[in-house]
Amino acid sequence: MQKKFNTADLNLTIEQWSVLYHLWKEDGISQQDLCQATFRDKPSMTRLVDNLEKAGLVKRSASKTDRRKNLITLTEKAKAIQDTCHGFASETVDEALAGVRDADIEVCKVVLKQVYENLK
Amino acid sequence: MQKKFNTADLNLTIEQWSVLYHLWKEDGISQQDLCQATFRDKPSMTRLVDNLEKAGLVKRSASKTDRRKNLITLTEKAKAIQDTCHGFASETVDEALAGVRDADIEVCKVVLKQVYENLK
DNA sequence: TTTAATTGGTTGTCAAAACAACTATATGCC
DNA sequence: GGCATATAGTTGTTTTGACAACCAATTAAA
Repeated sequence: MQKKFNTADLNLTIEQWSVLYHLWKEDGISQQDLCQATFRDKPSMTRLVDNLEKAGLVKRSASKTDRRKNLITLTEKAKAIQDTCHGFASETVDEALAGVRDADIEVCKVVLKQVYENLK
Repeated sequence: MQKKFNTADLNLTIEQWSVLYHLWKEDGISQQDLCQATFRDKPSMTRLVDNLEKAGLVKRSASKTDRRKNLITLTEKAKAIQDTCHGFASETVDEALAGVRDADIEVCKVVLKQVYENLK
């Protein structure tokens, strides 16, 4: 997927995409929310948002109800690349799972979820 | 596993461990060999070996048959922690796979291998 | 209500990954 | 032998992750 991004001159890292992915589902959420959604700690999110902001893809704005919070909102530039990115994502999934039986994918998901729980 | 290393004051990263892991199997191999074994590129290995050398766990020495090559050899310090590390590794695997059926683990491995091949 | 604990976010440091550019040695070919 | 190419390793830059320490705002408790 990173290679697809690079080839298309999207100038977007997978990590940045993973943040945009959640904002495309729900815009204007806090950094903390994004931490939970993407399984990252707060410092990592601060820097990811820093870089996304530098790239002109998101904007930070203070929450009116809780002055500690930054609400992260998508710019037009970010909205413009949503469909392209979604396309690359589903292409990649298709390529990755070619020739794998659905039932086996399900088993795999269950196993990995269990491992995640076991180590949490 | 990283947490186990930290708790035991081993001062070892998982990445460094992954290099030692292969050296414990076969000592005195080149950085290139380690690249292949650990799926890393050359610059990553240069720095991993740098840090392992700083930590007094490996030593670089010039190959006599090919002056381009560094042969990486384990120090006594590294040999001394082999059993401890192996213990932590198998403990971690046991914890991770608790309650997962063997057959499902096998399916999972096959699926992931296929995905790896598909994306290679 | 004033202090204590929690939550949201930032900064600093170190280790690592990806990628490009580079040097030095080896090897293949004419 | 001499040149092109391949191989082994290093250095530089950028982005990220883990962790500790910190500040500010909010909430809970005495």
